[in-house]
Amino acid sequence: MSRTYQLGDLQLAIMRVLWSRGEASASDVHRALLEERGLAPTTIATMLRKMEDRGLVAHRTDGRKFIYRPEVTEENVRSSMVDQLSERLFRGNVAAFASYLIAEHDIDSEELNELRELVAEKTRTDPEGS
Amino acid sequence: MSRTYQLGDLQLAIMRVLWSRGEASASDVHRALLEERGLAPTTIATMLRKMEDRGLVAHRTDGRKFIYRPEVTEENVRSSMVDQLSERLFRGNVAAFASYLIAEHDIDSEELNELRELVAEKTRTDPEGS
DNA sequence: ACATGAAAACTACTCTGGTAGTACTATGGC
DNA sequence: GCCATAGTACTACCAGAGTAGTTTTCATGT
Repeated sequence: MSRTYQLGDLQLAIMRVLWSRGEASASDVHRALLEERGLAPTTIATMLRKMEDRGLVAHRTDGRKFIYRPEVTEENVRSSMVDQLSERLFRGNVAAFASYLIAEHDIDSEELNELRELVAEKTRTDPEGS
Repeated sequence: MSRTYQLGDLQLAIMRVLWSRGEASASDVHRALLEERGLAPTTIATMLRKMEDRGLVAHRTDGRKFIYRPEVTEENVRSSMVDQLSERLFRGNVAAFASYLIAEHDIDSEELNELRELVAEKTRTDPEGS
C-alpha cells in the first residue's frame, strides 16, 4: 500500500471536499466547487469515476446517487507528493528543501517562533541525528 | 516572464545536466543519463525538442550537432514547482509546509543546527514579520 | 401511464510527459 | 566517389489530467 499518489489540481480540490465532509455525492462536490471553478457537473462526475479507478475514492449507492468517500488520507497524499518533489528537486535532502522554503519566502514572526520551537523540539528528541 | 514551470522527472534530469554543464548536445545528455535511466538516444532528443517548444531550453548548432543550453534557471524552476505544490497542498502557507517537512522527516543534527541558524537569521532580519 | 428531470454511463477530445522506431542527411574514412 | 555512422526530424503510441456533450435509466409527481 501507500503507492505514490500524484494528484492534479482538480483532483486535490475534489479530495479536499471529500476529506472535509467524509463523504459526498458527485453533485455535492460539484456544488462545493462551482464557485471557484465553474465546471460542468459531468466533469466532476468523470473525474470521480477516474479517481475511483485509481483507488483514490470509493462509493456506495444511496438510491440512484453515488456517495463517494476518500480511500486515501490527506496525510498519504501530502507525504507522497512532498516526497516526490523533494526527491526531484533536492534529491531527497529534506533539510535543503526546508531551508529553501524558509530562506526564500516571507514568514511572519509568529510562524518563525513556531519553527524555532519545532527545530528545538526535534533537536531534543533526536540528539544523534538520524 | 517567469511562467509556471511544471517539469516531469526526466525533464528535470535533463535540466540538471544542462545546468551543471552550461550546455550539452543531445548525445552528451544521453550519455550522462544512460547509467541511471538507460533510455534510447531518440527519447532524449525528442524530449529536448519538446522542451525547446516550451521555452525551457534553446539550442545552437555546431556542425551536425545541436548544442542545447538551459533557458530557465534552476531557481526559476525550483520556486515555480515548490510554490505550486505549496499552493496546492498548504494553500500557500509556506511555514506550514516547512513545519511539515521538519516534523515528519528525519533530519540529522548538523542540518538541524543549520536550520536553527537560518530561522534565527530570518528572525533578526525581519523583526516585524511580513 | 407518462412526462419530467436528475443522476450515472458512455464517449470523446485536448495536452503533456514519457518512450521509441523509422526515415532522412551530412560528414568523415577509405 | 561511396558508404558507414552519427545525429536530427518525423511519426506514433501510451497514460493521466482535465473538460464536457450525449445517451440511458429510473424514481416520482400528476
